[in-house]
Parts: sequence; C-alpha cells; structure tokens
Amino acid sequence: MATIEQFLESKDIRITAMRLLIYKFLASKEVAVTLSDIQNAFDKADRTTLYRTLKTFEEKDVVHQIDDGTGITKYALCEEGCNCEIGTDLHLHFHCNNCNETICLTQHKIPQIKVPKGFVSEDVNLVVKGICDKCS
Amino acid sequence: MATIEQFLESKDIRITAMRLLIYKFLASKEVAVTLSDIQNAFDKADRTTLYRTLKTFEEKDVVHQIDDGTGITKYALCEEGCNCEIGTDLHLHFHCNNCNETICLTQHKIPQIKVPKGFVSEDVNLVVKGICDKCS
DNA sequence: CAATAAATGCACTTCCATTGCATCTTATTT
DNA sequence: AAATAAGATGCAATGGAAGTGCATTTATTG
Ligand SMILES: [Mn+2]
Ligand SMILES: [Mn+2]
Ligand SMILES: [Zn+2]
Ligand SMILES: [Zn+2]
Repeated sequence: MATIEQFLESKDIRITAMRLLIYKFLASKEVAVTLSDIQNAFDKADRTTLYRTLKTFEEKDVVHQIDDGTGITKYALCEEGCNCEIGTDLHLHFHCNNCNETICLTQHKIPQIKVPKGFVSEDVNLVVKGICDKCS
Repeated sequence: MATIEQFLESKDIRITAMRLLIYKFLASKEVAVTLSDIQNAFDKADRTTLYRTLKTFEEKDVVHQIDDGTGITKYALCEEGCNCEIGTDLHLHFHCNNCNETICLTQHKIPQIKVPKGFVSEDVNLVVKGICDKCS
C-alpha cells in the first residue's frame, strides 16, 4: 500500500497541498461529488484551482467525470486497476431521485449494446435513476 | 391519418401558428434538435416561446427531451404510440462524435439493467457515442 | 542562487436554462 | 357582439455552471 503521494507521482501528478486535500476528500466520499461539494468543504479554495485540479486528475486517469443528467458534472475516483483510459471500464451510475446523490456501481458493467448497421459504438453512458439503498 | 391540428388537440394542446410551425419542423427532422436549431429555422421566433412550447409539448407527451451529454438539451417527437408517460418506452440514443448529431434509435430498447439489492430502478438513460451511419 | 516551469487566484466571459411581467390573442360567457 | 377570462407570446433580466486570460506565487532544476 503506497502513500497517496507515491500514488499521485506514479500517475505523473505533482504533489501540492491542495491536490492532496482534494484527493483525500474524494477518497472519503463513497458518492460522486460536484465542484461545489469540494468548494464547500474547503472554503478557502478557489473554484478555478479545484476545476483545474480535477481536470488534471481526469487526464491522468485518477478520477472520471459522471454525467448523471442533473446538468452538473460530478467526479469520482477511479477504481484501483480500472480501465478508464481505454474505455473498457464502462460501469454504470446510479442517481437517486430522493437524496439526489450519484454513485458508481463499479461492479456493474454496462452490457454490450447493439447498434444498427452502419453505426459504430465508441463509448456508452448509462445512468439508472431511482431510489438508492439508503433511501429505500 | 388525422391532421396535425387534430393530433395536437387530441393531446390537449391548443393550436397556434407557432406551435404548428414548431411541430412541423420537428417532424421534418430525423434527428434530435436543440432550441437553437429551431430558433435559427425561424428567426422571427422568440426563444422563450420556443422554450415554453417545447415544455408544453413535453408535458403532453408529444416530444421527449434527450440528454446526450453535450450539455445542450435536445428534443425529438415521440413515436406514434410510444409510452413516454409511463416510462416504458426506453429506447436508446446515439450521438455521433463526428457530425455531432443525435438520433433516437426507437427500435432499440434499453435492456433490463440489474441494480444491487436495495436499489430501485425507475428510469434509465442510455446514450451511445460513436460514428453514425452517415459519417462512417 | 538564478532560471525555468508549473500551479494558483482573481476577474471576466460565454452559454444555456429559466423566470417575471406586460401585452396580445384566443376562447367563453353573458 | 361586448365583456370577461384564460392562455400564449415577447422582451428583459436572472442564475448557474463551465471555461479562459493573465498576473502572481510556488516548486523544480541546473
Ligand atoms: Mn463511476
Ligand atoms: Mn428518443
Ligand atoms: Zn438516495
Ligand atoms: Zn455523424
């Protein structure tokens, strides 16, 4: 078990205090978070820095964006050994209509989707909406 | 084959010149359209009117919104006899990364998605991204 | 330490969704 | 038909979030 510093460096990300805080915050959450969630957690943080940090994390395959249909981008840490970079790790996302939280169902991969002849599938986004386990 | 006027009235929508134009425009398109698409087609039209017309159409199950992940809401006519209102008509949507157009694949229903114990699925949004038949 | 590269913070812009309110139009009632 | 009510439209304004430019601070390297 490497330290967070080692992990980020292995991903070619330079260590800064802010980045460590953001990483730890993401790791402490079991649900996907918005930029505002992070901003509220550290009110001294500038929104732009958070935005660009998440962008860096995403480029380095440390986090992935989630579009759950609420219109607000959410972020979650990638799983150990996920395959975000090659588009293989297509797990589904669940959005709770009650508590409004979104969670990665990393164990639930998106089934193979058939598309009509002539169409080429490159990426799939699947969001299930309903009631989460905590709310039901 | 009823007239458009009769159809809209059967859906409890009052007939206006603008609504007929918007309906015909939607019917003429085989792809999902944005508010701006409609606005550009009728430059005399006010954006708010278009917006509210589409909202009305949606409430009356004449059109459905599509969130294809571009961040811009798109609209398409519901199919004859679709089941938007009861959430049964869950066809998938295809977004072309090349021409940037989004199309309803109404013949392709979303497969049953398994969710973990404790979760209740109420709705599913599935968007496939790739290359469409015209671009491949 | 000097030189360089990267990260941060502030201000600003852009884009789209959404609303308030006044006005115009259509449907209903007397 | 005139009066009234209900609904549709247009203009202006707001709000929320994503994204960018640039100056400043911080870290890295020789
Ligand atoms: Mn996820
Ligand atoms: Mn559709
Ligand atoms: Zn919930
Ligand atoms: Zn295409």
